[in-house]
Amino acid sequence: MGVDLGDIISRSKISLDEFAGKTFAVDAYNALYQFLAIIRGPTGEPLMDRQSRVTSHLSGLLYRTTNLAERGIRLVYVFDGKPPSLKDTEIKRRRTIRFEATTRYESALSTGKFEEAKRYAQATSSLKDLMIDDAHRLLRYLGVPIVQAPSEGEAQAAYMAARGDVWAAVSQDYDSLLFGARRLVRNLAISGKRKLPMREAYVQVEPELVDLTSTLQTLQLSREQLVDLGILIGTDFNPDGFKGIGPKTALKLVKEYGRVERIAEVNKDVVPPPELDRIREIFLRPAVTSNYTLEWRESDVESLVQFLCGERDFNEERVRTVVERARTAMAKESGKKTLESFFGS
DNA sequence: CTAAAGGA
DNA sequence: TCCTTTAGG
Repeated sequence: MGVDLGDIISRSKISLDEFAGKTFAVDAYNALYQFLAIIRGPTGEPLMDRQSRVTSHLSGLLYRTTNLAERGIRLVYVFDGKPPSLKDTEIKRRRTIRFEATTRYESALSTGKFEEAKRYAQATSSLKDLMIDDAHRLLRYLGVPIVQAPSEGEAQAAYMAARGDVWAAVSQDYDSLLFGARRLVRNLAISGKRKLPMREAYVQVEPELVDLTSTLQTLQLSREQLVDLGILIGTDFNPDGFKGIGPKTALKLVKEYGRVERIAEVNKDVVPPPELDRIREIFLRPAVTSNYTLEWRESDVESLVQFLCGERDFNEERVRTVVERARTAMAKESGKKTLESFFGS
């Protein structure tokens, strides 16, 4: 689930307008999982075409990408490669959670408890190969660039944000900061009031910006210390963190003692795991590639329509409308005649 | 998640 | 017109 830094770092609410003209590297798996979890029908089933192929992720990807493009926001999607072997435990843990959620979902469904079913259904999401292929195709037809990460997509996106090839990394997880992203943007979507499922509560979902330099400045930490802080709380590579240590305590300990080894000398509950240095390496010297080009092309509207409408049962008028709106808005924003000149170089 | 329909 | 609910695939 990523490292739980939410309570100790400062986030600033930002209007989408301030992002106009900027480029963002999106952690694609993070986004696709969210679409898969949230875009569901009344009984908790994801959206599907006539052949029962899931389409929730395509719906989310299409609307979000075109909506943001319409506001002058350029996205590049970064896909995961092979996860580090240290992530195996976490991957197994997630599989167990999905399995249990699936069981509960099915039993709630069979007893007619649809509201309960829907709640469990959200946790059953798993990204299949076809979904990844479909997401690739959708983005290709839209003319949106894709970067294939050698390992963690979040690390690659952070690297791109660290180099300044993009303005910020986009993810719901704070790990991007540990990976060195200069800026992290969360909730990059069309803002508005959203009602929480099963509650009478509404929340204002607005994009949030986290700046790495000012975060470190405020906390009075180095990035190495931020990584150790994350390891104390728990990361995907040591999911349990340390017994009895949450964000607040971890921050205090890191500020006082500097690094995990020194904390361990004083606190018996802190036993440095043997793979401590390997975890640090994942964040501080992640496997990334500089072999990518960020080139936005004119959308291939006919291929897109053939794919989404011909193969996946989307409504043709809707698809043409959202894509066309995005194209004209961007051409207008650039003050130039074509999308190509807007996106080019 | 958004877009579109439905109610106040 | 604004806000809430439902459909979409």
